[in-house]
Amino acid sequence: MRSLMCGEVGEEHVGSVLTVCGWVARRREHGEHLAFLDLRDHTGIVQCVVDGAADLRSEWVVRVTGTVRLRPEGTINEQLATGAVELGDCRVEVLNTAEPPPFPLDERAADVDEVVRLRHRYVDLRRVEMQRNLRTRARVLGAIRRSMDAQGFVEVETPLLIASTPEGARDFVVPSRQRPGSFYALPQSPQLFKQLCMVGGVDRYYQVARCLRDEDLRADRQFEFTQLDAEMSFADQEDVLDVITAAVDAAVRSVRTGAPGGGGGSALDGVEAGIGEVPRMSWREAVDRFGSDKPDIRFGMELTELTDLFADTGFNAFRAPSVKGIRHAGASGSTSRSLLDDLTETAKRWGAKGLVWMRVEEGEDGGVRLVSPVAKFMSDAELAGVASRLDAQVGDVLYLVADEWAATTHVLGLLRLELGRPPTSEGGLRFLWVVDFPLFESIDAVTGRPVPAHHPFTMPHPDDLAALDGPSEGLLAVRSQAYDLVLNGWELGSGSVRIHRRELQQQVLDLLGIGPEEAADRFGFLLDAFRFGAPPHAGFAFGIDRLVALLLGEDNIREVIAFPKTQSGTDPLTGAPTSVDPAQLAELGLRTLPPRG
RNA sequence: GGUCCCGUGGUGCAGUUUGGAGUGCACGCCGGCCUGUCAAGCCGGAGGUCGCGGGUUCAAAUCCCGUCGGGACCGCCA
Repeated sequence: MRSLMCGEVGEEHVGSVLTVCGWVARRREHGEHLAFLDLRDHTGIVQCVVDGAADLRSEWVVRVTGTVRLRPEGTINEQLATGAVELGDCRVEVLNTAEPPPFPLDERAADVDEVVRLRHRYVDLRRVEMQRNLRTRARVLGAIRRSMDAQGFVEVETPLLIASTPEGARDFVVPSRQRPGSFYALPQSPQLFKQLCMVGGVDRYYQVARCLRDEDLRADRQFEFTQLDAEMSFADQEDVLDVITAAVDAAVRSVRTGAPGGGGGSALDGVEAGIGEVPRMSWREAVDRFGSDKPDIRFGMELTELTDLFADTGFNAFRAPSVKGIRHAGASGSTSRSLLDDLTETAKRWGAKGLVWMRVEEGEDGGVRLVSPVAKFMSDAELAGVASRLDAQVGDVLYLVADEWAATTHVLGLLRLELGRPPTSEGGLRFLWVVDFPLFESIDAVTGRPVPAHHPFTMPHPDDLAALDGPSEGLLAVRSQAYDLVLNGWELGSGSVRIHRRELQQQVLDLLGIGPEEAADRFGFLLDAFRFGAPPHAGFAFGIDRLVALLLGEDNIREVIAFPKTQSGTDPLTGAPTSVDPAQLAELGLRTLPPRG
């Protein structure tokens, strides 16, 4: 039907009679003697010249046969990859007509209401950016699969209809027709199945797995998302980090060396070949310095420790377990009083008791002077200490928070991002392994039991095993062999070494207050499996959507998903979710309640 | 569960602060002209439930209340 793709027509074809197919991107008609037609397919655009009137409209589907020729002098289009040539003496066959597109398909589409794009996603996907994103995603997936294959992993598919377990995120639930009143759950991840694969001697498992979680959506979260899920036997944390680093490296390289028209975004600036050695940081250090367990290390503005300066302060609000500050360099001129008030309100919404701001001005002695509503409550020594620790320069704004360590770091971490975070497409790719996560996140105030930070099968750090037998105050200090991969402040994925011996597993479950009966009820099949020779194993999973989005400089994963849902979980294209026929419900033994409220 | 922002011909916007006739801009669309354009150009035209509902007012796109849709975020996401 066609002899070449539109974007492939070049000077080497001059003189050949070629046939191309595609959509009418634009037409420029000059009366009944001459018309130009820009024909588009996913490879690009080629100009076709018709010696006569061309009765065509935008987005009509046509087949054009013509003779490739060099464009006349002065009419070469440098903007176009095929701009040196054109298809002349064209014969145009209309394969299909089309209504005018509901929004412009050129670069102006970036400004169009996303709902309009999603409602007509099939048109949106014709755009060069969406084609680039889809094809980059496919190339990343291919590179990851090849890397995992080469490292001896075998792809195993696991079920989509599984048993619901109460841990973690809210499950999507599927009613059973054959057993009315019973339900399947869609997997939040293949976690338990991949561990069963380890018991089953698969040795090295991976899967490009769809995962589903019924939680509120965000720019980096959809109900359904795609993960590279992996698990390996007879392996420790180092082995997993090596394997995953290699897979991500392959993904990054595949984008950098991609085909024309499918290249990456400016996020790849500064990445020479691959991702190189990925730095590591302990969870404690990450939270302490950046106020986040997924620090964006593309920029500084680190949290500075000030607690000891205020140990004996007369400023009661600052007599707190943790006082920290950040410095917004040179921002005083662009930071109005009303903005400071807004930031204070925002900080309170984030959970701060308050936010202290200080403008750095020139002092009488030539040094700096901190100007703040609360400066009068602080001693000269305290103010001097703050200025010194934060390296305050005239024109800066300082922000201080005093609270429990977790609250102080949380609020300042969010404020740091709010004030200093570069755009998604700038600052290069800054990967980071965050290691030594705590085993327990907190102690439940009601039950007195520790709450797991990862999941109950996470192996404690070998050096901290003794503390498991100690008092509950010491439990929060127990580290786990869990690790996260972070890229530019996005959590790409996480993993852990798993507990493979029953005694330790039982001890952890006991600590969590999960008795043998409850354990058997919730994941007895896994504990049973561990009775039959479970090898030591460890694994990881990371989000493909997020990785591809960041590689392309997109700040929203919807841009790298062909048919995503809106933030409220609807699909403007199909109308999902919809009601179903009452007969369908009856067959499933279901009846809906009247709407709440 | 919560905070903030947005909603005006097919698309993007201005108009809303300070109420006064659906007023304006660009693109697109329809028709005409046009033999080297490339976001072609020129001329003409059509196209509106100012998201929806209620209230205040002589008068509401504009002010107030509610609601729907969308987005960003907090909580949530072991």
